[in-house]
Amino acid sequence: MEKGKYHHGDLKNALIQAGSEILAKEGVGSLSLRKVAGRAGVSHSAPYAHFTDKQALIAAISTEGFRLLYERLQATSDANRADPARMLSEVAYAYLSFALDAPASFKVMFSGVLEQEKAYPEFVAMSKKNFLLLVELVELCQAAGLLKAGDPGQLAVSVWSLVHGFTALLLERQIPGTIRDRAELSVLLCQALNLITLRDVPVPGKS
Amino acid sequence: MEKGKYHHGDLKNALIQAGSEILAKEGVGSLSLRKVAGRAGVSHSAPYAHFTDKQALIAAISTEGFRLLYERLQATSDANRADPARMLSEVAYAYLSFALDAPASFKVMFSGVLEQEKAYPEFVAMSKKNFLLLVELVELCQAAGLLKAGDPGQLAVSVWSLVHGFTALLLERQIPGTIRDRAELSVLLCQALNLITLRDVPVPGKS
DNA sequence: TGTACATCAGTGAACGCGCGTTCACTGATGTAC
DNA sequence: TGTACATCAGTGAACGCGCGTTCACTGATGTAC
Repeated sequence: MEKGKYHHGDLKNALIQAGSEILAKEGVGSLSLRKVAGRAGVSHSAPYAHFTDKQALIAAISTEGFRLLYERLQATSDANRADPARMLSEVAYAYLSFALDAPASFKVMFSGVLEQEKAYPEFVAMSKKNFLLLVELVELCQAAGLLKAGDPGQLAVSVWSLVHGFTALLLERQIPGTIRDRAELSVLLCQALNLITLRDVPVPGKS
Repeated sequence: MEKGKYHHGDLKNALIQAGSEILAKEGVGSLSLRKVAGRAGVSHSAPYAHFTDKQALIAAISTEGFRLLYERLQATSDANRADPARMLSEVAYAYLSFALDAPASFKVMFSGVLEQEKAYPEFVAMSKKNFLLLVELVELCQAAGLLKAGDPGQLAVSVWSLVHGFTALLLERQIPGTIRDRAELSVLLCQALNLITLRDVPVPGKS
């Protein structure tokens, strides 16, 4: 961990961290093995002691992205257990916020940069974990009469599609009209959510 | 147009076409200026007579993608003028089909490959044209009592988010569970649509 | 109709670059005795 | 405690590659007279 050491101690995680930082500061186009190694302060061939190739490193960086997303969604969902309607809108807003805060990470996770994701079990597991959180959320909303009855998994796909689509289109600047700030955004997101809920949902982002 | 000519005649369009073919056959990762030129049968510097740089060529290829998408959506929407419910589901399915038929084109259009899209007025115009078609569709559905009243532009954003999100997640293989064929897919899409419509919509893809 | 010439749309060599990956190596660490 | 040695996690030179872009050039075309 200390500087100046020949052996790094935790290079694997340092590389994942460095990758996320490069994404945040320079974008997806700059995510190369050599830059990641450089940012972690090691030679450009050092990563091969921990990852078989570039794809494996990208898989790890994406997995970390899903882990961070899960943390956010989980925290948001836990904080709103008492009120399913608020829980739904806040979790949706947390998803959107994650994408706005770390757009390049979001793109790596969802824009096919990782090619053979099925080959990386940890990636699959972490992405599934997020989906299961959503399914659980949907079940709670169903029990509260906020979402109509039916297969929760299937309903979760629909809810996710709505929120993900809104987020993706927004990131790609495909949504027409001017959006001044996040408050306005949360209203728009809310209006979309209200299309699929049986009762209106509170505008998120107050806390 | 004929082979063997020193002057190509319509190289600009040939390059756009070649670009789309490369996307179809080799994917986004293989879309380079040199490959596009090669496929069009000209030297790698010939494109510079027609495009200022690689981004401009990508802008043109993306614009062509939006034109093709528009053609599909327009044809589908025209063919179902009589029945707004069918029109909605068929247009949504046409959108999904476009993405499945030309996934790499879809990705170029929607995954931030083009960086300064505002700098390409034709791209912006063609993408707007698609959105306006959707707004018109929403208005028809509202008039038919299929969608609730309200600002059609805003409602269009929500509908688009739902369909786009479903499509994007599907392309990224993020939707859990096995989907055997397109028939099954159209049912899933339909169930998502039924969440936001006031009456159920027919399963698309029969014609 | 024939010729001179400007214009245009190509060619192909060359540039510098950053990339992923390999490989022989070496410095640091920990364990056996 | 001290030494020998295996193991591990790094280094840095080298590889070949494809890329975007520039530039001096040249072949083809069309127009003026």
